[in-house]
Amino acid sequence: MVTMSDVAREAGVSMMTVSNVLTGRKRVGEPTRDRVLAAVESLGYEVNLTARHLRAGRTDTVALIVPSFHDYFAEVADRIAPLIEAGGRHLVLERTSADARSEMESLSVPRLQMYDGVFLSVAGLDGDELDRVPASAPIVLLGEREVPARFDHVRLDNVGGARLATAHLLERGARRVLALGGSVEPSTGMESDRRAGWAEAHREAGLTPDEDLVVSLDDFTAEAAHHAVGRVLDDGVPFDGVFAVNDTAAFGALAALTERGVSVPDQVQLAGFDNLDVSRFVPPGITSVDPGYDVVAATAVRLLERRMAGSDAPREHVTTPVRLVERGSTRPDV
Amino acid sequence: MVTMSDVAREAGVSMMTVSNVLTGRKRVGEPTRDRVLAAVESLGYEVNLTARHLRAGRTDTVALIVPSFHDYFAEVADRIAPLIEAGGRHLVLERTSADARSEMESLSVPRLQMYDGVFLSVAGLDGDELDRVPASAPIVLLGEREVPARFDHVRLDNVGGARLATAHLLERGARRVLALGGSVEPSTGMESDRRAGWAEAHREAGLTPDEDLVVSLDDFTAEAAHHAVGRVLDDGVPFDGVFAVNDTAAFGALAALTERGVSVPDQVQLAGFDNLDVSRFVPPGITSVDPGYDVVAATAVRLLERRMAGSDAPREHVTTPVRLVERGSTRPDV
DNA sequence: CCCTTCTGGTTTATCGTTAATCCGCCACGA
DNA sequence: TCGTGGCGGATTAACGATAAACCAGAAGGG
Repeated sequence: MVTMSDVAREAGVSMMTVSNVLTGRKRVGEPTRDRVLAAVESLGYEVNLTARHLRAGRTDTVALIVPSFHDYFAEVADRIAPLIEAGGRHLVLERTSADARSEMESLSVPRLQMYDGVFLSVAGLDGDELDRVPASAPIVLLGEREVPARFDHVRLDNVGGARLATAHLLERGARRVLALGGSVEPSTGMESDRRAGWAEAHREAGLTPDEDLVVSLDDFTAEAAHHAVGRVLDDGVPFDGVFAVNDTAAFGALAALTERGVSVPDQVQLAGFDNLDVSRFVPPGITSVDPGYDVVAATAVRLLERRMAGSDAPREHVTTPVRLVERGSTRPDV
Repeated sequence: MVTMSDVAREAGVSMMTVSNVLTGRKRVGEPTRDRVLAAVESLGYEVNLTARHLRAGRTDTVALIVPSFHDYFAEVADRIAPLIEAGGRHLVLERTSADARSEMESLSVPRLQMYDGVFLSVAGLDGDELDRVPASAPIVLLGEREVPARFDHVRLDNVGGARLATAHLLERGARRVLALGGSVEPSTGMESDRRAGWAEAHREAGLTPDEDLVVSLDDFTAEAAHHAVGRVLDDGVPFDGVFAVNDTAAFGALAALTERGVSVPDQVQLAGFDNLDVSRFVPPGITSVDPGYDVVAATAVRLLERRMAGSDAPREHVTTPVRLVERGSTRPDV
């Protein structure tokens, strides 16, 4: 491995001069600079980032730690990456693994210290894990659960979004709307907020939400939703609308309905949450709550960059707005 | 920041002893070990990974560098992550950015050196970029294009998969099958291989592939496919089958067909490639080529671990098998 | 009684950078 | 003529850890 001191010797200058030429942090005379660059070229020198990081105390890298690389998180990551790069830093993704041992690894203080800043999606985390995360480092939490006040935090307007979607279903004539994936007992996750929005919409419409229509899911996959909706249909529970807590679950519901010959939106109307790219193209098009990915990303990056710049401004807890995108899975306005 | 030397002083031992206690690399007497651990606890010491990396020459981290965080790549990442963790290392994802400047960043030698090993998806890379990547570091290339022999390389059986899907369409009665996303002129990407498989299937069935049915796409998104298929329909070009080079494009095709009242699979049969999770749930279920994600991941990890272990075995170029998953978008066997 | 071996620990020498200082030189104004 | 102030560059001293060599003392063998 060729080091900076090799280059310095070759160019007949000190290491600091080489460093200054490469980083541009101090002015270096033209002829000297040329000699250094020539030496770099001829030796094929490449800076050792690890050494730079140790000495400089920066890694110029930001991590986004998510429970899965799919769907919602991929969308967010795609939006955050260019913003971070615009700030001269690099974004990497890490996954909080399913298995508990590696989970602690990702969230361990030493690993977090490897980054200038961290976006941490709290979806899969339990309270203990969150408590162990130091608030000293620049960290912005993303996600729906309640978090300690000592963190910056960006979340969607889950209640509002769920209310929008449900109100839309009601307005278009649905009267018995499943809350697919809503949790029955109050929890701290998005499923509870979105269920609350579902209930609110009913009350605002002068209706009483029927708790029997809340269908909980073990995980928010298409498969689980497919299974759950299939069972509701088999049980003969009547319903004419489905609000799925995310689009992936909506796909599962759509499949279950279609398989049994239930027409969407004629017999059952369907709305989801997340507005994934593909939701627009899945016939008949899934009506969905758009989380405003760009706003989420921009807000999160703003908070993190401020923290990385050393600000000790009070922590912010931001709720970003959402909007409803109407598609073929709900009936057109009359 | 509390360092190892603080701990050493507190415990009344040398730094090396602290290091040995924490890494377990050498035996340390019971009472001494206890004193060290107590000091670690009371000071709240956490190892500095950057310093360890500099000294030890390992980062215990592996990177997966992909052009996008979506779909196929998310699936692969989900499979690779646990395998890498089983080897005691960490997986991080990086994206080769759209914009050229940061693209070079991700692939620069210094950044690659940050990792013990790298999986590099070559989908978005041009030849020059690949040439600049050093073959000295442990690198395994993933993806469809031809790559220099100096790299280990894992690719799918694209030709075989496309042939399977197309043969299936022909066998079920389709006679004019669009190659959606196939490139007309031979390129080095997957689109060219998959188009070749499409043509092979025709010849094997005693048919002549009609080049007019090859519909190229600017990018392999649902949106582009939706647009392209819509135009083919508007032009009145007759067809009764679609082989889409990936499932995302298949969704776009399905949307375009459905919007115009063309029934799938009765009037047009449809098959895709990638077998995404959601493909199973998009009515009527997308027939798709399954890339065997587990095999791809296992193979790639095997190659990389061998390389990280220092082996100088000859480079391998592995093509992994695929299989067809039949669903409702093609007609049932008669 | 001396020599080897083992155990548990310390010392020394870096890993490859960069922040902070320092230094010699020339130019310039009073 | 002498201070004053850049400018270009070299020196010094870490950043926080670990590999390798070294060493004191106890134990065991002939």
